[in-house]
Amino acid sequence: MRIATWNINGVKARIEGLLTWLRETSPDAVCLQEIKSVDEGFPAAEIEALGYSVAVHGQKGFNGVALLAKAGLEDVQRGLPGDVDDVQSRYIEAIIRGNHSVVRIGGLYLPNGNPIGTEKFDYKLRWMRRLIAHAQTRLAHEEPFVLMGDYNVIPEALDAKRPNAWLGDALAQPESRGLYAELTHLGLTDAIRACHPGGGVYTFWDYQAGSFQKDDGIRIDHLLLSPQAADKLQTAGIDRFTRAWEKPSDHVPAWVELDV
DNA sequence: ATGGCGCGTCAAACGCGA
Repeated sequence: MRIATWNINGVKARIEGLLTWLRETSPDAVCLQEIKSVDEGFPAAEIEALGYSVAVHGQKGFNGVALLAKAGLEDVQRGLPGDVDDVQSRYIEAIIRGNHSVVRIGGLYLPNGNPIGTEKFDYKLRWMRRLIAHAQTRLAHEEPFVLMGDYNVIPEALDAKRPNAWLGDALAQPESRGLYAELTHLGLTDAIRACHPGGGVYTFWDYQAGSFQKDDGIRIDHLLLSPQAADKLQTAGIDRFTRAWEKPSDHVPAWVELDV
């Protein structure tokens, strides 16, 4: 089973590319981030026509996440627990069925946090602490669980072409990296790292300054696997080719293959 | 060396992203 995550940067602006990618790579389940759409504006019909069930957690103008799955979505939950006053749509979760077991998938759009030293950075750190608490409750179930999305964290220097250029950025702050490490240290496996330990694998290239042409990228989209999911890990990768398309997202899909 | 974009909102710039 192939499970993918993609920050689409506006689902309505990107619908043709999304449909092409779904047809070409045929993922079993997908989490989309930054759909920038309310629920009613999400182009569900075109995606359902390809055989997917759709669950949306949208918001006007910004943010927004969605799940797509061929085998259906059960027990859909919207929003990250831990703060009833948080109105930003950044988390959605559901259960999907594999051939011989079920998998819970959580899709997230973690706050960017720039500029540092502001309320935006504080919000990022608070959100990460809530994510850690939620991951702990999910890991206690000892079931296959994939926690994926745009984490907006560059975990280590090898995850950037020019690591020093990001040292003042919220994506590479010691607090951001420390909380990401705290999350993985709960027992989650970074699937892309596990399959490509040498680095140089990026998921984001800025629209500006010819970043993609220079391969001036960073790896900030991650798929973290519970031990029960990691046991089933076959391979993981990046669909870099989508970044060369017309009107691309600035992120590319990342995916895992699990024998479930 | 430097700077170089794009989406949604809303109908001109602006907020936001990374």
